[in-house]
Amino acid sequence: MYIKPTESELEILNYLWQAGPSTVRAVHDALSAIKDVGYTTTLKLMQIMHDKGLLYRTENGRSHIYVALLGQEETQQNLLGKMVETVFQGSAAQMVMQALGNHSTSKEELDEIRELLNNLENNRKS
Amino acid sequence: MYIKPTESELEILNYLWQAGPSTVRAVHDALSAIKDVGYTTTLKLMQIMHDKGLLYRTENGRSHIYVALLGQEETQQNLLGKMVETVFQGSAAQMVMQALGNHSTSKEELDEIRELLNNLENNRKS
DNA sequence: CACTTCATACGAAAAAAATCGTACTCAGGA
DNA sequence: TCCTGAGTACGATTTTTTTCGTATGAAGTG
Repeated sequence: MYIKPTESELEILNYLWQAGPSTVRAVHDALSAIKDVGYTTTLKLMQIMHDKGLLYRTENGRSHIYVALLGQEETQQNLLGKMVETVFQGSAAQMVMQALGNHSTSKEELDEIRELLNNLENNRKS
Repeated sequence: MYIKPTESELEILNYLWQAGPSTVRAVHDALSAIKDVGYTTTLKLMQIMHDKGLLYRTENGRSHIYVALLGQEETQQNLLGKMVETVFQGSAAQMVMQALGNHSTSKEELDEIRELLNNLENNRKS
């Protein structure tokens, strides 16, 4: 059974996905730049995530180095799937159209999406 | 400032959006079909939502009729925007591609999306 | 009129998340 | 050796969300 990370956990995961294996200090410094939070709060959260099996950690002298055990894409997929179900009644297309219609997306990105559409449709035919 | 509905609140909103103005009883019957929950729980939630200004209600004999005050699209937009930010680092295109890549979408839906893409790109040119 | 049914109100408990204070340890200077 | 800085551990509190028990009242029915 998949474990849904909480909001705070997701912030930590995002950092770890981007930065790779990191100490609590590094994670905390990054988080506290955008959010008012104490060091021990971050520490505790990461300990909890470790207990839950969301993070792996290894000793490094007196401190620990943490690594995300959930893949970014896998997690995105899970969260997205849940949102499609609960917010868009299962229609991914509905969601896609809302996303495209209301966010600014560059021509390059639109082209990329068009390409993906073509591939999907080709696969469907064969 | 926008109020993010909780998971449970969203379930209730979904029903109200779909069914229109409803009693607690109606909402509860629908929810309890998919979820094990007591009547007073649903009642309390809807009272809280009323306090928060998420629902409007009007007397109808001994009971109340509730109406969602948040629009469905507006709410979808908010939740989607939040997800794009927190899960996809602000890239709607990234999200769209994950959504299309991993959910089964019908040819009709794909065509609809393609159409939307064309419109977006045309608007961009002009 | 008494009784059952079906509403609401509301306090409070339980569960889940987030936050932080304090204690303790170890390493490295002064 | 003694202090200081930087780290972990962990209990406890606070906040948010969910859940439900109990009280109360109004209809309707026999």
